[in-house]
Amino acid sequence: MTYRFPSLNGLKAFEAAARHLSFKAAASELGVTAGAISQQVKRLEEALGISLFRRLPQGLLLTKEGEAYLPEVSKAFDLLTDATERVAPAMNGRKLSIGISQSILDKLPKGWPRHSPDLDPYVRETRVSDDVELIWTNDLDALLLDRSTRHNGLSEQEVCMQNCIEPLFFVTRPGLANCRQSRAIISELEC
Amino acid sequence: MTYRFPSLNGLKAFEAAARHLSFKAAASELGVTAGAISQQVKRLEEALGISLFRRLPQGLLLTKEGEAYLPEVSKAFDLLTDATERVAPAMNGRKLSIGISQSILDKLPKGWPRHSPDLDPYVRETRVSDDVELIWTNDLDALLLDRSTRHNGLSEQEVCMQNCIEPLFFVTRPGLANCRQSRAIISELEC
DNA sequence: AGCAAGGCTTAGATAATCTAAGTCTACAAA
DNA sequence: TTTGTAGACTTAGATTATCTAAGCCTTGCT
Repeated sequence: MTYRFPSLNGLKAFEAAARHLSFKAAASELGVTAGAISQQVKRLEEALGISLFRRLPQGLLLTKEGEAYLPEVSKAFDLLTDATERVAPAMNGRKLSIGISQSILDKLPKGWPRHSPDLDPYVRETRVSDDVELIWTNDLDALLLDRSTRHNGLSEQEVCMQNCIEPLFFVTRPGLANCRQSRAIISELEC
Repeated sequence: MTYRFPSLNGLKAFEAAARHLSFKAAASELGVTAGAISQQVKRLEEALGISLFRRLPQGLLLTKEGEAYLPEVSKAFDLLTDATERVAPAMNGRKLSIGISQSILDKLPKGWPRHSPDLDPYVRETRVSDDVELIWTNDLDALLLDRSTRHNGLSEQEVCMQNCIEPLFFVTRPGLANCRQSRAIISELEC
């Protein structure tokens, strides 16, 4: 198995440019400048050792090789896109489901998190629970616990609320520990 | 079409780690350290908003989502690998085919480039030609001409040989202008 | 107990990538 | 013919992303 793999950015740039037959249009689609596309495509051609485009003064044309490459690259990206959407429907834009242990319910402002409009975009639902297993099954995104879970592979952040002596523990999967949603929730708790 | 796309490196790291169920083994396969794999996977999980692995003290396990994701990601990589090998059989390791215009044949050391063992790894064949079209069709990788081709979308580098007043022009597709092979040939010419 | 394996985190270095600004050619309208 | 526009290109420098290196923790073996 070889891992001298062309870069994703290069392939993305090629795919978009080939569809539009224009670096400028590809750039706008991908939200970068045309110079970036030009460089990416050039690097890709360099890595492959062949030309993918003919640069005519009138615009772009695919070479025979580019023509052959495009449909397969597109197909691979479609596959990845579909698989990604299936496994992570809303990518990073989604709201979290949070479990709260019974014992700390009354430490939180009543109605939390509904009382704070800041958290609306980040919290889908809350539920009374302290079962870390629900995190591993992706049924919950985070837990608010009153004691440390220690050493089980989850991320755990200590949260000190303003009017409370004992800290809370914000527990998530490692990957979610530092996402926008988690940061918003923690900073709201710390008021 | 969405372009909030997980990074290729992240997906590569996930795919290798999921196959081996080990960050260390994946790292060795990809030629990086385990820390890099760990970070890549974490970033990917962050981007997707889900866990792909369960990190048990005994080692890695795939979550349900990781299990579902793996085969599709693998398939996409296989597609890209196959397509890439088809369109660029030897990736960047191949030797160049060089066209030399009749008029400068006698300016070169006799037997060029065979006289120089340095160029062996970089030159497959030479042929007498000055037809830039052969470059666009990928039949030739480069041309050595005695005059500038000006403004046709190809890259052109002026080469000044030691014992020669008039310069040569090393003409390639844009993507090949700065590759290892081209650099070796040009620096050999400039002696 | 002591050690190795294999996770994890972090800072800092390195490398990849992007932007911005300027060049050039072709084409079309005045 | 001249002028304006569009879209390619290059380059330097800034910004990001990524990697390494070093140290920590837990498990399981000897």
